[in-house]
Amino acid sequence: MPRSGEDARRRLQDAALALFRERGYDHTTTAEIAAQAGVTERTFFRHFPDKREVLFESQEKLATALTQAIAEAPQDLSPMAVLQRAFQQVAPRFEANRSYSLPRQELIERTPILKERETSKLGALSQTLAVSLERRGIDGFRAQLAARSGMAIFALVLDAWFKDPSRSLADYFSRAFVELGRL
Amino acid sequence: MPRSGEDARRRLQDAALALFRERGYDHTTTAEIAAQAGVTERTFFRHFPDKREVLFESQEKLATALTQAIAEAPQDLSPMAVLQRAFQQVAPRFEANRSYSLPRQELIERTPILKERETSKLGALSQTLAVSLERRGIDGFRAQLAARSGMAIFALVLDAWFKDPSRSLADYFSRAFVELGRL
DNA sequence: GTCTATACTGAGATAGAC
DNA sequence: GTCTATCTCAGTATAGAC
Repeated sequence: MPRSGEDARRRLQDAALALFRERGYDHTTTAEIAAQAGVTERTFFRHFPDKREVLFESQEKLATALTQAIAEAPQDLSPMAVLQRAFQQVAPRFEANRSYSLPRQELIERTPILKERETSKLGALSQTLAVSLERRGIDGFRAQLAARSGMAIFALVLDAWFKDPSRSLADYFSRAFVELGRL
Repeated sequence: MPRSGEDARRRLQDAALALFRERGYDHTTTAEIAAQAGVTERTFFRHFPDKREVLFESQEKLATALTQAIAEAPQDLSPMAVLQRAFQQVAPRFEANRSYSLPRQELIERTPILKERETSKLGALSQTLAVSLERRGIDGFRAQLAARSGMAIFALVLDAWFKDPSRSLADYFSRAFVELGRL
């Protein structure tokens, strides 16, 4: 059994998703997850501050990628155009990982306490986006408004794409931004 | 000690807010809240499914009011105009209760786990608004998009108004909807 | 790695309103 | 009598302290 922290971390994440899907989130104990991953319960809490967090590492990476994409966008783009560009840039992450992200999303949708954590993470993410937009010289209120509306689109588009992947994410994003302009 | 459930419920809510503000959310136990309200801990959990929920009854009422306002709006209004109208109609609730809602909001802002619950409640609320808009014949995707962007404005405006109440909520709402149009 | 506080649950008994 | 709010008791799991 390797003692590399990263390895144990991934085993914990895999075990958690598998067990949650099998028995449901609240009928799975952290002890069971740890056992299946070959570590002690204490190790679970060393890697993740609470039981839910084991499913949300991908969102941290997403935040980093989006922040970078916004910082690198051409200066003459409008706030919404910057966001649209950033979203398009991270879209491949989802399309490449549908076999992981879809079951994960299904689990989250049917588990209120996980849904709550996800919504909260998306809220924090929109806060991060707002800060990134402000760094480009956009005034605070507009940055917040753009970031929050942008995240609304982001969540909505992913949701639609999970349900019907026959259209590409890029396509969904384009249409959604056009729709928002019309409203 | 009266047996009316409503009375105990209100005592629990009052005790909870008072104690949370005094000692902080996580240094207050459900047993202490129950004791201060003159009931047992078990009774706390009969009224509220978890410790956080004791602070969120007002949001349920808000959802009802908004739903009704949307249903009653004139048929020729655009989705965003319907939302703007509904928000303006519920604004007085906040302005009349600033002495309650401001300390509550401050507590929520400085307590991550409460912030998480609030964000999640607002997400659920936007879902409710989307359904209300669909009932007016607006197509699903546009209804969702309008509802989420609308909630973004709602949260952002309330936040700004809590920080600076020198302008009216009506004023904040008008300006925010105009700003969104420009983005 | 061990120990403990506390959030939360379940089941059965009691008390008051009707 | 029914119904509902509450209490009592016993327990489990998470998370944090040591």
